[in-house]
Amino acid sequence: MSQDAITPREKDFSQWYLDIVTKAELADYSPVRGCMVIRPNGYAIWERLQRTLDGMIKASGHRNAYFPLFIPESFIRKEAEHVEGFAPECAVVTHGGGKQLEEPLMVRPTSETIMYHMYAKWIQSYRDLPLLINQWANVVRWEMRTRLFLRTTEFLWQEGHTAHATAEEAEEETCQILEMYRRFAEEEMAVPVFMGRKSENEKFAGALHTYSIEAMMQDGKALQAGTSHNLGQNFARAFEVKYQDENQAWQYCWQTSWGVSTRLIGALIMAHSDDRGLVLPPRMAPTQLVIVPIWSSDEQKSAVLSYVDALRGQLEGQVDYHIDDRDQLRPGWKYAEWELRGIPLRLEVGPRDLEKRGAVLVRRDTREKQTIAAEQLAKAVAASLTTLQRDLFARARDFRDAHTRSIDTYEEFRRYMREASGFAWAHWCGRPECETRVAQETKATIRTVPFRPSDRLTTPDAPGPEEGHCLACAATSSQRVLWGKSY
RNA sequence: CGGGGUGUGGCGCAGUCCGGUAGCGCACCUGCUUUGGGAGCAGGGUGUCGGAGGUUCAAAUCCUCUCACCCCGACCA
Repeated sequence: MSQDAITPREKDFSQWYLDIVTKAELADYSPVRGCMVIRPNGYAIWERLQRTLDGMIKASGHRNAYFPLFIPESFIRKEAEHVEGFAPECAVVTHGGGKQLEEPLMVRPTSETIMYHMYAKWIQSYRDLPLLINQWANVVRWEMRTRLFLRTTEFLWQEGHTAHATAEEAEEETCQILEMYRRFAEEEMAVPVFMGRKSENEKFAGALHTYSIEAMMQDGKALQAGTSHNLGQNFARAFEVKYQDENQAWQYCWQTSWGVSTRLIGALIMAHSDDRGLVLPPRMAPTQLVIVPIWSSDEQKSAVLSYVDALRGQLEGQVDYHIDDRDQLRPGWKYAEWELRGIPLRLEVGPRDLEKRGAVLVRRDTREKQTIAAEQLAKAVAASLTTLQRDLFARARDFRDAHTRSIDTYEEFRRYMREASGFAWAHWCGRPECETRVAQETKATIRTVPFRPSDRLTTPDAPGPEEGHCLACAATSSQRVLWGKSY
């Protein structure tokens, strides 16, 4: 554990981020460029996230499966848009067993092609539908520039892939998953998000349309935190994913795919943490409470430890806790270390508490100390965890709202994107050229196009349809879209 | 791939201008004293100075080439 200070956010935001990742021992650089080692502290967060999300995925009727890492190179070429989007960033295996392969194998950048190849075999009748499959896997994309957790050459994710009988069902699925991601981000990660549709420029290669959830980081930049694609029949046609309907007619399936990745750990860090280190929302923390016993003499040590032992009974099964009884370190050191690691609550228990049959409970986010009575422990811990979770979300939402504004003129927009940093609701005519131009001139892109009253979902906190003029070309526009610089 | 920066013990750095054979802080190990916000004292171990070549009696230091990483931009979850 390094005891050097973390670079303050004000001074250098990306260095601050990297300091947290490395000093809290979440991840480390690998000998291979662009790849990272996820260390136990970081992997524990991933496991926590995975457990919760996996439960949600299964509760909505999906089942897990596992498809292979290697994909025949020809597969990726079968869908025109898809190959264009992914071919440049694919890793290709040309040799195996000491011999050149007859057909090179791609390391999956995503699994649409290999999964749908199998779906074509498994689906024959409308009775086989819907097919609702998810997989937890690693994927590889050869990125130009990488950043720990946010963009690495290899990353972990879940990818859901479904096949349906009708376009309506597929759209329903796409929306239902997006809503699930929103709930996960806001309720579990305490990260507020805007939901909506991606512009043509930003959508997934091969999809009819893409929906996403967009979060704001503490530097005002956007992070795409989850995506859900309605694939229409694009892949079904390319891979012959067909079924016979009630009238014995052959129909192409309607498909969806959706995913979130280890990038979410980056979102968690950049949304909540401070200059002392990581701040984890209780529902994402592998350990929610750390107990630090304090003693001087050996007699005190055994008295305090048996008192702690009595206290822990109240916590069993209620909260994930850890007792830090390391002998060689002083309490102050332990406090700093657990704060760096983002553990939401700390319980200090020393001779004075023992005497008064109490303890001191400390919040990670505010570092506020509260003296509690021994018999109140379970209640106080539960209450603090709930409050902390709620406060983190509220603080993140307030920050986002304070850095989001409506802008009407391109001049003001340029100044805002240059001098401030945040989201802007501004009019857009809908043409990709206009988005490209704004992106080139300001670095800001359309993060999301809010849902309209006719859509299945709504975008909370978004301005409703309204007449206006496109930022770039001044043509009439019927709604504002969300702009921002992004990761 | 362009622009900027950094490579010296596990980590953070000084030393480089002006060549003389490597040092500081933290961490680590041992012992004693300590323990309610990053403990003190004493003792101890730790380096092919990113790599290769060159100049020189002598290179961390000068020259040439090279590699890696970080930051900013172009590609993206």
